[in-house]
Amino acid sequence: MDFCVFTAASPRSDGQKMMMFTSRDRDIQHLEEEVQRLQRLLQEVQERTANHIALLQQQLANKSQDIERLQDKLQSQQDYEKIKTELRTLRALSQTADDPHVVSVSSPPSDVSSVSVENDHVIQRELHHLLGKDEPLSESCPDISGLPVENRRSSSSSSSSSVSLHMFIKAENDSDGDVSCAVESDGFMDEDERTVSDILARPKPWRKLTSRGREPFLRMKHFLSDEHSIQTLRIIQERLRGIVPWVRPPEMSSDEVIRNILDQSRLELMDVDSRSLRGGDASEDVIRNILHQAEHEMQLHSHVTNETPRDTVKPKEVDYGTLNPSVQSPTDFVQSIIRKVKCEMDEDTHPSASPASLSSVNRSLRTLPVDSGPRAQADFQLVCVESCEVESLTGLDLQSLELDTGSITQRVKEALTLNNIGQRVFGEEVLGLTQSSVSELLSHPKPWTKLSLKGKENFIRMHRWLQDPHNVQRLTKIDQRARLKRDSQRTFDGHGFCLGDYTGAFEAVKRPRVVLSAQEKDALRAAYQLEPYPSQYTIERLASQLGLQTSTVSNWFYNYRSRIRRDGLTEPLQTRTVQSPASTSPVSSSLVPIKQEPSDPEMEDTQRHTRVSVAVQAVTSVKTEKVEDLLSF
DNA sequence: TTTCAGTCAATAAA
DNA sequence: TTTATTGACTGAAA
Repeated sequence: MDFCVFTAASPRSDGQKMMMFTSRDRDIQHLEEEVQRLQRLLQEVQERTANHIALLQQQLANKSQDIERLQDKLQSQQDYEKIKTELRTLRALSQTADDPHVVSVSSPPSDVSSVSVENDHVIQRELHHLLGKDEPLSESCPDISGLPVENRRSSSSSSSSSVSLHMFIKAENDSDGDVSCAVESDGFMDEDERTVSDILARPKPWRKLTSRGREPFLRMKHFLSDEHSIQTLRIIQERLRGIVPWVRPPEMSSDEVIRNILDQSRLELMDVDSRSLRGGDASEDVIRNILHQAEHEMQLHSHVTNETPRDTVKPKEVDYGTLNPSVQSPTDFVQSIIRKVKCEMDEDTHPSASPASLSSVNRSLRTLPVDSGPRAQADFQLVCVESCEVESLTGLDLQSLELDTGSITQRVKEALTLNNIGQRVFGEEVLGLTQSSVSELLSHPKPWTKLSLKGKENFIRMHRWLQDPHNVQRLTKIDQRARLKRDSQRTFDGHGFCLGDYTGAFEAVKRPRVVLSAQEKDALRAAYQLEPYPSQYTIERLASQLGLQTSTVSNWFYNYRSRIRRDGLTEPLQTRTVQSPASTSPVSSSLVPIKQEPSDPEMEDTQRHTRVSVAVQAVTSVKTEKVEDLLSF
């Protein structure tokens, strides 16, 4: 009916309608085709993604397996390494007979006490074998030689290893005729075992000493008579503090160093999860670090010509693809891992570890759980790792290295300015530091001798960067990429999406930065002139008078002292706050570092007030009165 | 526990 | 936008 009406009302539109229908049919057909095409595309993408995920999972599983194998290998070798360490300790100790002071500085007591009883026999036999002394060690010692061999052994095994060790040392000493071999009734485990501090502070007369008690003095005598001993001791001490770079001792095999590296990688793995959360391929970072450091070790290995006999296990014809730890030495095994991992990874690996990755190594090591046992080992590893980093940075002997920090920063500044490279990019890519830190480094370079190992590392990086012929080219490229990224980000933000709304909420929660007014700074400077190292009381008074937090005041003093030292505005501040008996407040014995004042207390008191009033003249209005009042109490 | 070296983020200055 | 400054923090040493 409607149709009839329609047709009757518009007879000419039939054709048009038909055309419209046809056209729409075509559109629908096109759309259906498009939908089908998109569905196919989607399916392909899904398949590709699934394959990719499977591939990645497979790679991850492979790498996890590799790491597990490494861990198993380490586990199985723990005893072996321990015995080797003990052997080294014993060997060092055995040198006592000829050179006692060397032992006293190179073998920590903890090593001795840690020697296991079970290994004692083996170790001593091994030691005699190493020394070419096959005769029973107790022969020269009547107290022991009176016993049958079995008894001697059981006596040795049943006592603590330090006892048997000590007996051995005594026997060795006795053979030189220096010290009586007799085992006194008070025994080796001297009840009156004295500390170094005790011996030095309260030395007993020679005639009152037992032969055991005389031993430290004999060692000290040897120590003093050797012109190299103090130097040796100094180097060891500095090395323990991490001042002198750690250089692998000749008796440490590549296997042991590699074990350290692997231990470290294991620690890194513990850090993997947290880094995964921050984004990035954490497992790849771990592998890169293992590679970097293992390669470093391999280079060292290839350069070391005087390997110890223990390293006679030469890389044989090893199938590096098998990854079978049971048939390889640790060195070979790690090499095979490296080759395998290298094959799996893309060849885009940066030749040197980035500052960030190095920092992550340090971070992961520094965040180790505090544990009295492995703690020392972790510290040792940290020193090794840091030293290895520095070594790998320079390829030079750092012990004799001295860089001109002023010249380096000058050249870096020129290069950056000339090539329009920002401090930000330079800091992030070369030093692993922020722009502000770079600025500070470049504007106020410390002299090389006043830098810590960590501080030196920055200058070594800069030095190396200056030597790199492609340094500028690489940074310029990175800088351009960063600029492009920022520009595109800005464009994106400009199209309606703004992060500011979200970050603003966070900023509201953040504690505002304290900005000290000029008056407050003047007051603090005046206080500094009077008392560069203020007592807690003075800090509290200053804080309350100025309406600041005590932490702000003490931070200000730390920073001010530090920056004064840095800028060399004054002589180094050597005097510290001392409690003056005549005063209720602590008074510095040298109030103004620039000028040496008379030491007469009365004069000093008067002059202090004079100086304060002069100093606080710069401090205006109410603040002045407050500070003056404060400083003159 | 205090101090210091090194560092960062926020901010000021160029 | 880049660079310099500064208050605060961390880890290590004394």
